[in-house]
Amino acid sequence: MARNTSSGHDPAELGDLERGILSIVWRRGEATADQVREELERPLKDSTIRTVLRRLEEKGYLAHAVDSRTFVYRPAESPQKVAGRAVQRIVDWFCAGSVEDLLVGMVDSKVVSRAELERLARRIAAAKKQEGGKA
Amino acid sequence: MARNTSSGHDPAELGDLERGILSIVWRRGEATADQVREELERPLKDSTIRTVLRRLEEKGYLAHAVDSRTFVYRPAESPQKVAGRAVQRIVDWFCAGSVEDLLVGMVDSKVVSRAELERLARRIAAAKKQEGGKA
DNA sequence: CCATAGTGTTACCCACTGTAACACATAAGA
DNA sequence: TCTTATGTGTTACAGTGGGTAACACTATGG
Repeated sequence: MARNTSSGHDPAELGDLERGILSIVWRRGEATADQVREELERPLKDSTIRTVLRRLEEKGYLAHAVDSRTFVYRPAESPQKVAGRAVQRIVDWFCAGSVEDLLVGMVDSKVVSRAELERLARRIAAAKKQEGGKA
Repeated sequence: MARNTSSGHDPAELGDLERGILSIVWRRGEATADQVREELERPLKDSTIRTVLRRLEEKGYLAHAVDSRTFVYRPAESPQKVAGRAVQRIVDWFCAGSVEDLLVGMVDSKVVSRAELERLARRIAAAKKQEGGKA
C-alpha cells in the first residue's frame, strides 16, 4: 500500500511524467498525444504518452473530445484551481488550517518576499474595490 | 520508478502515516516512539512507528536526541517552513512560478475568501511597518 | 545475572508510475 | 475494394516508495 489513500485527485499524486504532460496540455490549452510527444524533450513511445494522458483523465485533470477519431485533450480544471486545492491540503496538513501561518512560512522560506506580499495586498485590495465587494 | 525523482525532501513525498506521525511530533514539540503510538488512533506495532520515525529523520523532517537510551524526536524544521517550500513547488509546477496566479487560484478554490485576503494584507502591511522594512 | 525496554536491521506486500507492446478499428489512398 | 496508415483499447511488467512488522541485539535496572 503506497502513497496517499486520499479519496480524490490532487497534484501531489502526480508523478514527474504526468506532471510534465499535464503542464504541456495546460500551456497549450489543448493537445493530442502526438502534439504532446513533440513538445517532450525525452523520446517516448506513443503508447506511453497516451497511457499517461488517459490516466490524467481518469484522475480528473483532463477531459478529451474526439476530433475525427483523434483524442484532443483539454484541461478539466484550471491550473489555478488545482493549485488552490493543493495549497489547501498543505495548509490543512502542515499549518493546522491557518492560511496566515502558511503565509508566514512562505516568507520564511523565501517563497515570497515581504515586498511582494505587500504588492499583492495592494492588488487584492484594488481587485476587491473594483469588484465592489461582490463576494 | 515511482513517484517524484525530486532531489530533496518535500511534503508531497510523505505518505499518510508519515504525515500523521510528523504532525504528532510537530504538535507535541517532541515525542518518543511510544508517545507517538499513544496518540495514534490506529493500533500499530512499535517497530512500525519507529521505522516511520527513522524514515522521517532520513528525509530531514525530524532529528532525534537520546535521553537515557530513548530516542526523543524533534522537528528539524518548522512546519511553516516546510509548508512554505511545499507551496513553492506547487507554484512552480502549476502556476508557472507566479505566486499571484496562485493567490487567484486560492480564491477560486475557496481556500481563502477575498475578505480574508484583505485582512491578511492589512496584517502584512502592519508587520512590515513595524519591522521598519528590514528585509 | 536476568528480564525489560529500547534500538538496528531486514523484509514483505502492494499501490502507483514509467514505459511499452500488441491487438483492434477505421479512414484514406491505390 | 483491398491495403495501409493512424489512432485507440487493453494488458503488462518492472522499479520504487510507503505501510507494516518480525527478529536479533544491547544495555539498564533489579
